[in-house]
Amino acid sequence: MTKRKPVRTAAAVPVAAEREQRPPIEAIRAAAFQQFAERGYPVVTVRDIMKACGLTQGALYNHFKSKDELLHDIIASTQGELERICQQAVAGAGDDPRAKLAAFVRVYVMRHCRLRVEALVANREIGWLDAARVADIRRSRRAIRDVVVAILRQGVESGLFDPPLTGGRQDLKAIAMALLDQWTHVSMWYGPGGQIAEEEMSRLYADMALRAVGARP
Amino acid sequence: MTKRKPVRTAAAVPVAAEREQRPPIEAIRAAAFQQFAERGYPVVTVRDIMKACGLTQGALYNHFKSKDELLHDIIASTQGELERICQQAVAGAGDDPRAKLAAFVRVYVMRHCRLRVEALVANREIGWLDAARVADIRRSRRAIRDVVVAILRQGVESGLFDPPLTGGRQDLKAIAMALLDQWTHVSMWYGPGGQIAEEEMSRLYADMALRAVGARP
DNA sequence: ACTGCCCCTGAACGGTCGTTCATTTGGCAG
DNA sequence: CTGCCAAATGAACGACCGTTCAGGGGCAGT
Repeated sequence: MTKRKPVRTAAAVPVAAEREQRPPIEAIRAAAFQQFAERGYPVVTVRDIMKACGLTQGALYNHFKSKDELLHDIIASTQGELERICQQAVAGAGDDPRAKLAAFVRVYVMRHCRLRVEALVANREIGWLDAARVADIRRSRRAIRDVVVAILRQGVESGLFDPPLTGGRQDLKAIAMALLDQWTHVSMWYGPGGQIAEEEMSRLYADMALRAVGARP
Repeated sequence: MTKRKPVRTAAAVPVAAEREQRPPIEAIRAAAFQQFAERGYPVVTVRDIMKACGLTQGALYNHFKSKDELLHDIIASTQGELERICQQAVAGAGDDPRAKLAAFVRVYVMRHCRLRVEALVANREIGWLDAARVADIRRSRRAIRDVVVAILRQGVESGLFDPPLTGGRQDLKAIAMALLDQWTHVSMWYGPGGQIAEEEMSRLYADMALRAVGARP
């Protein structure tokens, strides 16, 4: 076989009602999100994206400099928003590190359930960006991880958390990474058709996190 | 720019000593693992893989029917081996569900640290396989998940585990998924250059898991 | 020395890719 | 009704893709 095999059958048919309501640049962003999430950046062609919003290939370049810039645009906006709401959730949760952690998990997991598609793209497709752009995204991720580390540290210092030891000492960074992996990848298997609602999902994850770090009741 | 931008600079230079010691089919497998892990299946070309082991494009088809089959071959062997050692670890851990869970986590995390590259490819690149092949892999994953679910169920029924509730009842499948996500994705950020040894890593994760499911001490 | 077989080579094929660009379109200010 | 310009078109370009295939050693068995 010499023809390139489509990973899934085809691009979605453009929905006329959707096409005409919002400005084309928004339609492009939405279509790109959908397609990148479903089939992955490298195999989604510019032609696919534009067909999905009822335009032709060339029109992309009236709005974005390149396919690369389009990807960075949608990832960066998602990531920036995530960082913002995480910090906001912690700031508005009082002083108790248990409440802070619970608030963080609630917001983080809820978002990764509700905006499954966006989360999926932002977490899976960074690698295709060039070095400068990828560094930008990774900085934001580190910032989010450090928020978790700060909560853990406060919990340990106040005696409210008693996390497991690693080689005789506490490695809060590793624990934060392990927890974040867990929360992030809900977006890989959670489906709106699933049995569990988003609220219950985020409560389950918050429960597990508080137990994992040995929070006092 | 009309030239396709390489995601990372180039294929590795073939190491002569490595090339001549093992049969070519093994060299191809190894090179494919490395390249798929570093740059991703769709952007790694057949020419890249073969150049990395000192051959030319056409020689691939003396050993594999297609690029697809090559990917499935290396993923399936990794996945099969994982399923095997997981079941073996549980079988050899006695009757206590706490010991079973600990043994499972130890083997699973250790493998994902030690064979980072293989785990990365097996977990990230399945989507490129055709439907029949991907179903095969997913079956194996479900089997592994069900091993975890069975351990949890035994723990609950014997009163040794007290996992968090979800909407009033226990959703052991969701808990198993959450834990497996955590263990699987060590391979995404654990580096041999890291401060933590593999053994301590797997102990940390086992600790967190036992706490998360509310294991009695 | 010859045959048959396995493996490799490298040109070639049909296709798709991201991007460019001359041209056309369509809506609105004057 | 006219002129204008941002936005869309679709053919074209050069590059590279996975795969095929005719040809060419090298080596085992006879």
